[in-house]
Amino acid sequence: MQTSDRIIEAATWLIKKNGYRGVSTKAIATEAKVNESTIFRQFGSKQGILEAIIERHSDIPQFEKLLKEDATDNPEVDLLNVSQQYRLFFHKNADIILIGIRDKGMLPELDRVLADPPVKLHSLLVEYFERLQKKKVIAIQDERLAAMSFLSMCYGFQMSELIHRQYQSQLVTEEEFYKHSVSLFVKGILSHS
Amino acid sequence: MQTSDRIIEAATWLIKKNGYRGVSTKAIATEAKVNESTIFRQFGSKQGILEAIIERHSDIPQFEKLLKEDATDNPEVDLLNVSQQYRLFFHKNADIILIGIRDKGMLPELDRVLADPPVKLHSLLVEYFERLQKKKVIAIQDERLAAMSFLSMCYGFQMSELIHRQYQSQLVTEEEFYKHSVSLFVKGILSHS
DNA sequence: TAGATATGCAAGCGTGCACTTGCATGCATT
DNA sequence: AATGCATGCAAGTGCACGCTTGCATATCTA
Repeated sequence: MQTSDRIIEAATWLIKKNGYRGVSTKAIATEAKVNESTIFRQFGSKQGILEAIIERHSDIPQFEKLLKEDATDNPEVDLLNVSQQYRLFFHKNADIILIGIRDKGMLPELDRVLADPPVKLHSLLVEYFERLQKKKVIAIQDERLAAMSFLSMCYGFQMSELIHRQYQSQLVTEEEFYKHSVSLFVKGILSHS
Repeated sequence: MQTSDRIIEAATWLIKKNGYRGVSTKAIATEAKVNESTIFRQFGSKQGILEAIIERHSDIPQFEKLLKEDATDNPEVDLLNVSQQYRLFFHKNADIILIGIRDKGMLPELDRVLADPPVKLHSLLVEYFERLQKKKVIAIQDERLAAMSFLSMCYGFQMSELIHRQYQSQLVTEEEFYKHSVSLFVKGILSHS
C-alpha cells in the first residue's frame, strides 16, 4: 500500500522539523498529498501515526557480538568497530531519535528505546575492559569510568551532529573523528599512570 | 514583584516537562496560583513568557580567561578547569537548554545561544593545543580533532545527564567522571604516535 | 484619605485542531 | 458485469486554546 507509506514519510519529516504538537493532521495530509480522512481511516488517530513511525524504525544495534564473539582483544580494532556500529545506529534512527528528544514523554516506549542502547553498551564495555585488564592488554583502571568516557565521546559527537547540524558538522568529518578519537582513547587506557 | 516570578518559575517547570506547545497558559496560571489574565497583562502573550525565561537565564560562560591569561600550560590542570566551567554552564542553564532542544526553531535567538558556546570553545581549544605543541608539552597531532574529542566527551556526558537523567546518572558521578576523563585524555595527547 | 496600581473573577470571542460521517468515485478481483 | 475496497470530497462537531474585556477588590503610596 503506497498511501500509508507516503503518510508516514510526510509525518516523520514534519514531526522531526516542528515537533509532534507542532504538526496538524491536516498538514500531514497535505504534505502526503492525501485526504485528511484517509489518515484516520488508516491509523485511527494522530498518535497512531507516531506509533507506526516508531514501529517501522525499531532497529536495536547488536554490540554484544562485536565485544564478545568477534572481539580481537586489540582495543583499537574493537573500539573502532563499536564506534562504527554506534554511528550507524544514529544514522539509521536519526529521525526517531530527534522525535524522541523533542517529544519526550509522549510515548514512554520511545523513551525506553532511546535510553537503553547507551546503558547496555556501557555494561558491555565494562566487561570488555575487565577482560583486557586481566589479560594485561590495558593498564589497571576503573572500567566504569573508562567505559563512560568512551561512550560520552561517541554519544556527544553524534548528538551534536544531530542537534546542531546546521551550525557545526563541517568542523570535522565522522571518519577522521572516530579514527583519531579511538586511537587517542586507546593510548590513554594503555599507558600506566 | 512576586507575581511575575511565580509565573516564570511555573512556566519554566512546565515547559521543560511538556514542551512549549504542550503547556497552556491556563495550566501555567494554575501552577503559579495566578489568574490567567494576569499572565497576559504581565507578558503580553504566551511567547512573551518564553522570552522572559530566556532573558532571565542568559549567562554565557567565559572560557577565554581559563585558556589564555589563567592558563598554566599544564593540560591536566587547564582542561580540568575548562571541564568544570562547562559543567557549571550546563547546570546553570539546564532549564533553557532542555527547552531549547525540545522547542528548537521556536526562538531563533535561543538556538544561537545554545549552539555558540561549543563552537567557541572548540576554537579556543584548538589555539590552546597549538601553543602546547609549539612548546613541545604535548605530541604533534591534529588539534582540530583533539579539541573535538575533548569537547564531545564533555558535551556527551552532560547531555546524557540532562536528557536521560531518570535512567542513568547513578552510573558515575560528575566529579569522578571528569577527573578520570581529563587524565585519560591528557595521557592520550601526551604520548607520541 | 484619595488615587493609582496590581490582581482576581467571569464571561466571552475567534480560531485551529483532532476526528467523524455520508456519499461519490475509481480500481481490482472474481 | 458485479462486488468489495481504498480513497477523495465536503461538511460538520465539539473542544481546547490564546487572548480580551469590564468590573470588583485589595494593596500601596503621596
